[in-house]
Amino acid sequence: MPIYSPLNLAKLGLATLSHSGRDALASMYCLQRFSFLPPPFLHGLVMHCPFVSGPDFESLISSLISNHKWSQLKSITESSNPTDFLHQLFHFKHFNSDLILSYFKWSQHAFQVTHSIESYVKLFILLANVRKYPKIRSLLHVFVKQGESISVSTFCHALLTLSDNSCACNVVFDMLISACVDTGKPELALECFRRAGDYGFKLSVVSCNSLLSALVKEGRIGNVEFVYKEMIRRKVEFNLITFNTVINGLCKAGRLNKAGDIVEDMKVYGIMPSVVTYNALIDGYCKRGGPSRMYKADALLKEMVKSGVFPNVITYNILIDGFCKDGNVAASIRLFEEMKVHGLRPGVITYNTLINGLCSDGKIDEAMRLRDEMLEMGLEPNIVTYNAFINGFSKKKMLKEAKELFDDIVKKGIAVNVVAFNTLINAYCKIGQLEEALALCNLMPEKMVSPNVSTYNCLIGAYYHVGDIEAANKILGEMEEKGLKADVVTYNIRINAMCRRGETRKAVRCLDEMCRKGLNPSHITYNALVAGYCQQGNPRAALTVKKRMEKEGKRPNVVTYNVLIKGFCGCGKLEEANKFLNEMLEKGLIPNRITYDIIKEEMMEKGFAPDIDGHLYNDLAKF
DNA sequence: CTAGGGTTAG
Repeated sequence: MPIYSPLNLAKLGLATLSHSGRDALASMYCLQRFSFLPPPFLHGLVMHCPFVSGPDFESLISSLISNHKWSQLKSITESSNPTDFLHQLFHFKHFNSDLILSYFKWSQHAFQVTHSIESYVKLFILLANVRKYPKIRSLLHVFVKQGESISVSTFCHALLTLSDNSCACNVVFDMLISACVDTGKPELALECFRRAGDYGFKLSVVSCNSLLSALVKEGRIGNVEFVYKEMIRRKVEFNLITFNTVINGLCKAGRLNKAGDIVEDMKVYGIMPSVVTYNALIDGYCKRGGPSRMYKADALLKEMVKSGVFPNVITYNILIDGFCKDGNVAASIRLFEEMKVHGLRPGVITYNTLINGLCSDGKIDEAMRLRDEMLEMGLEPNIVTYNAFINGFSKKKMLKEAKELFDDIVKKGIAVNVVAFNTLINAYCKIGQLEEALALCNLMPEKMVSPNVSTYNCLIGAYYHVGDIEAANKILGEMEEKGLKADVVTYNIRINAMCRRGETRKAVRCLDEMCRKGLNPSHITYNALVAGYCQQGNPRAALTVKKRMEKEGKRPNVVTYNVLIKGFCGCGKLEEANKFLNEMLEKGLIPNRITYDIIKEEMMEKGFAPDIDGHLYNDLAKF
């Protein structure tokens, strides 16, 4: 093709410059198809002829974009800004959405610009009209992920003003919610959900479900209930997953009765509970079902079978774990055998759960037998399995064995995780071998493991324990410098240490501080303060703490009462002590060994036979 | 949409 020799090109270039812009561009269009055009040449050309629109120009741009001739396109657009150019593209008559999307992405990257929400929305609508949903999804993902502070109302407004196709608007906005959830911004997703109501966008059950699921994960049960109620009000379609998610959220929050109500709701809608529904309920009862939790969990198992829903491996895993944590490993083993009889094959999680239960119960030999069994079944022990054993050894103060196992894992090339480290670090801290604990901390970076809040909590607790308050505070500061936020346990440790030192005022300020930070004080937090005041011989002040915990919706537990009873006994106020003993019984709390010891000691001291209150004594004597 | 490991209190 002799006419495209470099010499001819140059001649043509000079010639075209003297022609009208339009002709020149047409020539360029011919040329660039052969990829010959040197960018500086094009740039010079464009500088000399102000833009003209029209089919030729459109074709040129279209061709450049579709063939990814970015450097040449850059030459052209350098004289106008990418945002204006994008707007020009939107007005092209026969320009397809793919080309605009292509330019959109390239220009953001090449010019380091972020297009406006309106531009995004224009593109989304364009894509929605030709049903290119996956493309919208991935672009929305980028949009949400990179957007620092996205104005949802601007987005809504743009959607309504730029499109009269309500279907497209609904789809785009629905996908926006999913994108927010997928990029870990549930707060934003929730705002979108609210706005969708204001602007009348119809949402799909899929995006609402994923929003619900994200809110459950964050433990925001109030928001879960809001979304659920709104879905009913707005007549969003429901499905089984919607109900299961809400039920699971309520169970996780300990709202078991409410969860039961939702089960009735779903039946009304003609949706029957599935194995997932029952599993969520059973898990809820196992973990937060009060004193008779395992009885209720077991009743649910029977109920599901009766209504024709068959338990699966997960159901058994939940129950086995529940019984283990309830201190009833024997029941767990019975279930383990039962599941095999029903043709369900225990998996790695099943074995790990049982092994952990046995190890926590000090039955390491039995746990070892199970490990052998899992190997026979072709199941590979993983880091969780090993951690259960490390924990078992640590609990038995067999730190040598624990450390040997740890080293073995490392040697085997299995990646040790932060839990393995924490288990061992905690064990060393507990027996006062701080140097060993610190040595492990120093090993963490080498194994590519970062300490977490729990790691620091172990160390902070250990330093308080040996009375090195300065070191504890130093490491607390170090933790916060690393961006790790103190959690409830951190505060419990601090508050407890303060109370033990008699600094109860300071401890209360610490409690206020954790509340300000949005942390929910636990029973342990309040109990530490109750104990602190009692130890100071000031059970009256301890009562104000009890009132505060009740106001916050935390019911005093056995520990709270034990501490109070001991406090009142300690300053000779036996009647008050007895009042609280009766109060705890009225509330259905079962006194434990410690309650019994406190009262017995007190009575003996006073020279009474410890059966003044015969009924109570009989109750206590059972322990 | 449901299941497993470590940390706090008397």
